[in-house]
Amino acid sequence: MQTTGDQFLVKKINKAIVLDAIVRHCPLSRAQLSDMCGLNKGTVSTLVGELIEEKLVYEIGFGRSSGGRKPVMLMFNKSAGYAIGIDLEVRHMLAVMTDLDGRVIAERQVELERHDPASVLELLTGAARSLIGEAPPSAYGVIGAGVGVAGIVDDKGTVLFAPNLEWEQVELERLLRESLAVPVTIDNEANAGALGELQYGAGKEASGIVYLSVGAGIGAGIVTGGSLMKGAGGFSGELGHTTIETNGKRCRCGNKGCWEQYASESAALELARPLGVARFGELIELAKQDAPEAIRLFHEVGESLGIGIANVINAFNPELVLIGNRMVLAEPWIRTAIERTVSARALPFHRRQAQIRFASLGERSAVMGAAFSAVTAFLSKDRVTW
Amino acid sequence: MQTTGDQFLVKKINKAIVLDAIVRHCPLSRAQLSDMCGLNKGTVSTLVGELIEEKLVYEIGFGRSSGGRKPVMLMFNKSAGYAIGIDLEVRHMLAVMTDLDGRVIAERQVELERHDPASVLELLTGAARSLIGEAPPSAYGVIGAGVGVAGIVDDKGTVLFAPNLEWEQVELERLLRESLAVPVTIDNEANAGALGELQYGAGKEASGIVYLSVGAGIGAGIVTGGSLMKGAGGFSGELGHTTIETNGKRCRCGNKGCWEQYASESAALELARPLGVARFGELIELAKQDAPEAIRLFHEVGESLGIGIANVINAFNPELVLIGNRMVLAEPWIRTAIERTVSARALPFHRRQAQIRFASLGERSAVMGAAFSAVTAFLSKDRVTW
DNA sequence: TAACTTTGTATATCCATTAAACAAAGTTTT
DNA sequence: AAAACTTTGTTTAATGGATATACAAAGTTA
Repeated sequence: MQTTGDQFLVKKINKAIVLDAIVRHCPLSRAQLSDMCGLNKGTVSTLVGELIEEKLVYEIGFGRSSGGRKPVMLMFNKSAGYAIGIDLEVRHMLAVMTDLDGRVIAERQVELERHDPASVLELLTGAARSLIGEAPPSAYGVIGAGVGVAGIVDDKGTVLFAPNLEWEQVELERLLRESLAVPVTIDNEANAGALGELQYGAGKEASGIVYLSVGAGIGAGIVTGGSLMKGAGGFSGELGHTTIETNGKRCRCGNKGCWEQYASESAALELARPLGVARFGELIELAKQDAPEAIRLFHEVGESLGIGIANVINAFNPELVLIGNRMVLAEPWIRTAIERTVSARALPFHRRQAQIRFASLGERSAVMGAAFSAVTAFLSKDRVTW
Repeated sequence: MQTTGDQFLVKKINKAIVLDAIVRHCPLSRAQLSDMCGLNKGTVSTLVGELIEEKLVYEIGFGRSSGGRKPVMLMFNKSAGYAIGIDLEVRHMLAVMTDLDGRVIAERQVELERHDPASVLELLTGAARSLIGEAPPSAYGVIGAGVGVAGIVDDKGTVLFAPNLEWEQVELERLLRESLAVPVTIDNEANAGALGELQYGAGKEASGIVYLSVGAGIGAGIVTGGSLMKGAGGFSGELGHTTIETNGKRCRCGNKGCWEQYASESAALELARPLGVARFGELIELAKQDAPEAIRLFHEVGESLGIGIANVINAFNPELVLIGNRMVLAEPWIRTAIERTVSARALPFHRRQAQIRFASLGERSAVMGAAFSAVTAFLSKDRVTW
């Protein structure tokens, strides 16, 4: 059954429009809002009144007059509550607490030694509780937690399948919601990263992006028109397990020639084995010291990344491709190889439209996106995001 | 500026819900509609009254009583108007006229010898006018035309880039609208095919599909939650120009190892050259006569198709992949090769979720989707599709 | 035949938006 | 400095949707 229209829906819609405008463009006066949103002045007054009542908006005093009565300027109360964001990776998890505007208030990093849901959940709730304990006093307290997981998540927040964590059918949303007693949103790690960069990072000016999470594997989050592209069965599947070499290297997924066999953190480490390097950080260090083997290695990885990025560009025709996750660290040594390869391989029309950039939030893309999801869920409660 | 809420919007929303329910499930009574849509009986009465006034709905008399007053059954007036659908391919175009429920009333096929926009446009308007001339008398006459083009189209109906037609920046929507004097919608051919199959064909039961248009090249249309996935710059780029063999065959796009070099109609013909076969139809004939070379050839093509389909499945995790366009004709000889390859290469989790089928509208997928777009545009005029 | 059901309409109420009037508090012009 | 104009934000009446309720019409069941 669809959402039918009535006066309450109308109010939800308009309130969401007004709040969104304030969040994005504050300080703003009621008169400006009326202009921007196309709503009657009286309507804006009423809605702003309620938002002030709800402590989501406050007045900061008069603005400059432009030939008439001084406007009363309104601000978004970004400290009305705080959000938890968690990025659950294979070897570690990163957790942050942000205000409603995405400023980081506190942060935790936890190493993961075991992967079974129970242990992970314990560490997860531990980190979250500890952050919650640090929340400053506020109108709403901690308004929710968002989690990004390297795996496939359904719309009810169940992790259907997370090969690297060896999880299947884990009802993460329910479990976390019950133990934290706050609303919880779960999403794929790449999707979370895409949201994070779009909202707070390198994609701020873009309307749509393809975010490539290049870590142990490769995942993708695609945002169009401000919202995540949700595919058929949960989407943001595994772009890393896309064949770029029909009879290429065997992948543990069973396929041959998977992209991530050539272009991921793991692929780089594989290439680095003859150098006696076992950790990605060391490889970066070597490159920083201009070690020619490391630099050559990154060129090779960059080229392979470029092949897959050209595929992404041809397939999706995006305006912006963002490379995120650990591979961001290798930017100086892979950037030109990527660009050269993409220019040689992508369709010229598509290539001209697409920019390729690196995630500006570094390792925080996903965690910020997860927190943002929590904020969005909170702000659109009893409000409709149109 | 966003759509703000007011009473008119509410009415639009509810009227669209009611009409949609009637279109989908008629015959229906007002009482059933009230139940199904979650709207008050009085509201439904008012809206149905207006829809009857507008000739989009009519009463067909009493239904069976279930212990009380007999219900008055309502029908969607699928003959209130007619839609034109056009599929603009490289060598020919197909044009149909359908009623509002997608039944084909008349059909035209036109060979294209020249590709310059002016000549094509002349043939196109000619075919459309001739079909319009055949429209039976009706309340609204011909309510619009939809076109599917093998190329990239922006949201204003301009063909940005159509390599096979050698078009760039052709304002097809404006030109056609002006010469036909009906509303015109333009979409990518693969998107149109996806819509057609989803609405009238093999995807009727699915909520989301990936439609692969395998003809001279390979394009994709992706539908989720009933609507087309619109990527950043127009989307439905060129999945066919996705690399599946890093150092594979040179493609005229400049890249190496493009999927469509191995898995399209053209790829099949390339393989068939030693056999002295120059047209796809002949190849099909040979296979029908059990010619072993033709059958072996199709196995090879099927395998290559499977590689790309496994990529699609891994990347999008769809519930249904539909193979459409000319390659449908080869179903008997490529089906098992495709399935074997996909099972070997796709991630098991994703593979289990995905069905692979062939388009059931055959060469009409795109043309039906184009007509459907016109119908949708007509029915949502002054109504909101929620 | 009486009691119950179901359908569809009519009516009063509610409520959100809008337009218009207006008060408050400025700036600009003369 | 006074008058005229501007801008802001509130108030008020009108508009038009949806809803709940009552009710009439037309059935079926006991």
